[in-house]
Amino acid sequence: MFSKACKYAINAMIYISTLPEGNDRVGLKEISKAINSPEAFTAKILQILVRENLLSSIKGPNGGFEIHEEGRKTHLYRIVQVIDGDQIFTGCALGLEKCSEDHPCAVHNKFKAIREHLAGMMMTTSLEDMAKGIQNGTNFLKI
Amino acid sequence: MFSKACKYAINAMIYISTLPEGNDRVGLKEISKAINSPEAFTAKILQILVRENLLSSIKGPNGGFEIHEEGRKTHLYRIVQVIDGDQIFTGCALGLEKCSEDHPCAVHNKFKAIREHLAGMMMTTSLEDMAKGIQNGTNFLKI
DNA sequence: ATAGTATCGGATATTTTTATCCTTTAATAT
DNA sequence: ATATTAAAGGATAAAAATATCCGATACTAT
Repeated sequence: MFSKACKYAINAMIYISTLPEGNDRVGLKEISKAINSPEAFTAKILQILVRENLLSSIKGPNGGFEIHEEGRKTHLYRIVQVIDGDQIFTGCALGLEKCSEDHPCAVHNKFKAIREHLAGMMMTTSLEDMAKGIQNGTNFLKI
Repeated sequence: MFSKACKYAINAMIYISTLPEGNDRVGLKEISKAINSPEAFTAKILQILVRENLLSSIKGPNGGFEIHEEGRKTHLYRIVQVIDGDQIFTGCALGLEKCSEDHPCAVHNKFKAIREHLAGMMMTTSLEDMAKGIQNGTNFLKI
C-alpha cells in the first residue's frame, strides 16, 4: 500500500504531534526510537517533510523537529502525497498508462469506490486526530 | 497497491479468460503483447501461476497457456495472494509487526473498513466477470 | 529418429527502494 | 572565539523488485 518511507513519515509526524505544543521540539534519535525506524533513513524522510513545510526543524543544541498549530491539522493524504506521490489515489490499479472513464482498465469501476474511500479517509484524518489515540493509550506507533 | 508482477498477472489471466474455452491456448508472446508487458518477466510470473494451479501450460509446438472451466471462476483475491502475498489484505498499513485489535496502529480502525472493502471486492470478482468487459470492448488490458 | 517449437528454470543484469556513513552547515553554550 | 550539538546533504552500500539471457526440458510434426 504505502512505502516504508511513507509509513515512517506518518508515524513520525503523529509522534511529534503527540508532544505538547510549545514544548514539542524533539530530536531524530527520540523520534526513531519512538516509532522503531532506522535513524539515518528516517532523517532523510524528515528532511523531505521539512522542505515541504509539513514540519519545521532547528539545528544545534536543543535543536530538533517540531510541528505547531496549523501543522497539526495536516491530513494524512498530504503526507502520502509528499512521500509516495499520489499514484495510490489517482493511478490505475492495473498499471495502464491512460486509464480513465473513457478507457478503463478491467477493474476501473470496482476500484473507483475503493480509491475514493481511501482518499476520503486520508483527506479527513489529521495528525491531531491520530495523536489523541496515541496519547490516551488506545493506539500505538511501534511493535 | 499491487506490484508490477501482480498487475501483469491479473491482466494476463483476464486476457486468457477472454479466449473461447476449448480454443484458448495462447503463447507467451501473444499474451505479453496483449497486455503490454515485458515478455521474459511475464514468463516468470506465468510460471508461478502454473505452479499454483491457477493456469495450465503445454510445452512444444502449439503449446501455450490455458484456463478451463473452473479456472475462470478464480477470484482476483487469489491471484494477488499468490503473487504479492496477502500483506495488502491483512498487514498493517503503518508497518507495525503486531498490529491487532488489542494493539492497533494509529490508523487501524480507519483502515479496517478499507481493507475489508478491498478484500470483499477482490473475493467476489472473478476472471470471467472481468473477461466480459474486455470482450465487449468496455474495458481494456493495455495503454 | 530428428528437427523445431514453446515453456521451464537457473543465472545474471538493471533499477528502485531502503539503509548507512561522513562531511558540512547552523545554532547554542561556555 | 571556541567547542559542542543536531540537522542537512552528498556519497555509498545493501536489499528487493523488475527485467533479460540462455541452456534444459517436453512436446509436435515430419
